[in-house]
Amino acid sequence: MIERLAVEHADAKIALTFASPLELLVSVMLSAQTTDVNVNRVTQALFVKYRRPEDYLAVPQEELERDIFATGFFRQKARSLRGTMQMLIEEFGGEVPATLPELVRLPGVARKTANVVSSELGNPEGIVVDTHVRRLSQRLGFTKQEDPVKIEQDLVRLVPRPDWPRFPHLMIWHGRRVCIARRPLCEDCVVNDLCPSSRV
DNA sequence: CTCCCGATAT
DNA sequence: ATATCAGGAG
Repeated sequence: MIERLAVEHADAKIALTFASPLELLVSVMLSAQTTDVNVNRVTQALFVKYRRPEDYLAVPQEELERDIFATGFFRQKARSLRGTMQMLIEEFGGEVPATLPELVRLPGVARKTANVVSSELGNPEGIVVDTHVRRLSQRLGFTKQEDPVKIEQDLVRLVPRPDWPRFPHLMIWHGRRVCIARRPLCEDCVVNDLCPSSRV
């Protein structure tokens, strides 16, 4: 199952554009409920203006809100970014921590974002469960749960640990291209013979 | 559970 | 018009 999807989506990887752990963290925080294309469009200019944690605190919050406006939820995200930068400076020496327990303490960072960041920083402690991983895991019969934490518990039992980092990427790419939320293209799916939800 | 919220596809 | 997009906080 995983190998078939790996062949189908050989280029599956994170689609956010970033050049440092800090840019990675910001990109993932901004990506909540919006597309990575939309995030990349905003961060292209954002990362020229905001290079260090201090830069996010040096401007009025309204200015940061305007700079991230197009990603939606801009007030909450601006507040979370400022709180996170404050904590990075005060408790983490201005660096982005790489472990789940540390990342989850940052405002605006819960388990999903923490899993993405720690995984990309080479320290995968769990499996990323986002909207695509959740939908495909349910359709493919990997889980019957609704809660992302319970879904992750089912997945860590099913997915071999070496596959933890790439598994979400495969689910996400397959979810975007084939197993689309509104209209799944079951006739074009390479695992439709194994899928309980297949319409083919 | 509700609220936060813009961009895009259908 | 409405569903969906690499969610999180109160």
